[in-house]
Amino acid sequence: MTTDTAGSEGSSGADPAELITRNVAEAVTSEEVEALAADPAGKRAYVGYEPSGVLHVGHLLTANKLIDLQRAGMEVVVLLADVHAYLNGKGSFEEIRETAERMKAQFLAYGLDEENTEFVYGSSYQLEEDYGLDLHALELETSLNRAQRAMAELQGGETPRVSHVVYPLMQALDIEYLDLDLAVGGIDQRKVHMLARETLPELGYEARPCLHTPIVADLTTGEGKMSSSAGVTISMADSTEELAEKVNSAFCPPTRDPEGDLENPVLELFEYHVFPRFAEVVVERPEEYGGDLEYGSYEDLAADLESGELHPADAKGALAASLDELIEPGRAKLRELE
RNA sequence: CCGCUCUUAGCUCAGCCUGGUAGAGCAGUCGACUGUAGAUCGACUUGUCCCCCGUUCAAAUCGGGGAGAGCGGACCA
Repeated sequence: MTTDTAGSEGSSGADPAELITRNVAEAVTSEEVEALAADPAGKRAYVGYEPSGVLHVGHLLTANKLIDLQRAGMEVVVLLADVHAYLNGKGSFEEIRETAERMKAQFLAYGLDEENTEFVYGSSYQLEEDYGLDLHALELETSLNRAQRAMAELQGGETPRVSHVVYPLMQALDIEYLDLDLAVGGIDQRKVHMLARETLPELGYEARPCLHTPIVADLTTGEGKMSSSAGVTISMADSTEELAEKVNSAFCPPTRDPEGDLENPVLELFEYHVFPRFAEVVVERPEEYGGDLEYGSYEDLAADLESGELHPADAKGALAASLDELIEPGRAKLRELE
């Protein structure tokens, strides 16, 4: 069905600089990131995650980038942001820690290299005096308006709390306290990272470069960002059947660039999730329609979809199978943890 | 502490004044049509009306109590 490349080479991935910058929505700044890419060995990059019991494609997209960075020789730090989760009303520290451990196990199952990944709990340093005082200094440097623009989106109807504006300030400080060379996040983290780059120097620290991954569009509509709610997103908890059903019902016009602001989520999943992990994708196709097809790159597949050579229904079958293979280890781990 | 407002379908809300066990839009589900999805037609589903007590033949609606949420309460004008 698909050929795993995670261990060895990788079709387009031998070059570290290419690994670091591929499939990225934005590098801030590209000069700084290029400088890093020129000598990636031992450099530290991170993504912060609010603990979640089940990983979904959103998590996996940044995880793919972390895997890229590891293969390029960098050290990876995964922040299990328990204090952030607490600030976001996600429960007691005990509950949060439990979901964080599940999250960690899933990341490892997904393919992060255990040797080169440092999992850090936010609470292990964010409650120290130095951190607290620096946080207050940052609060002093930051207008309420600015912090509000950087804060995470509120859950429907929720009213903003002071905790919500402290949240992004802590994200900024984390970049310093985790001793990083690079901050990674979805493009939705852009404002936070910009805040960090602007304010860290005010405290006498160095601004770090950032890499922002794209965000996959909503599966069923192709609009905006895919919702992370269960039942809508694709997650480690999906069975093979659920996966097939979700992918089959996905919006998929035979083009890379649908009308208006719409995206083609099926192609996006191939581009950001499948091809980065597999050297080849085999599309099984009934003889009636011409028999199986093989693709070694996203470009080839997308081109065939646009030309009509590859029918969306067949593409979906291959996508579901590939995603299933990617998710299987995490799914097994979840079952084991039950 | 005081005052005002809000609480009805998954979501946004209407209905309350002038009691008769509930509606719209969106979402969702299912068919038709396309070898996917969408679009387009066609059909359909959904509710402790925040809780308790009371008035009444009858309460989402009236009265009392309670809970949750939001906003406001210097000065100036």
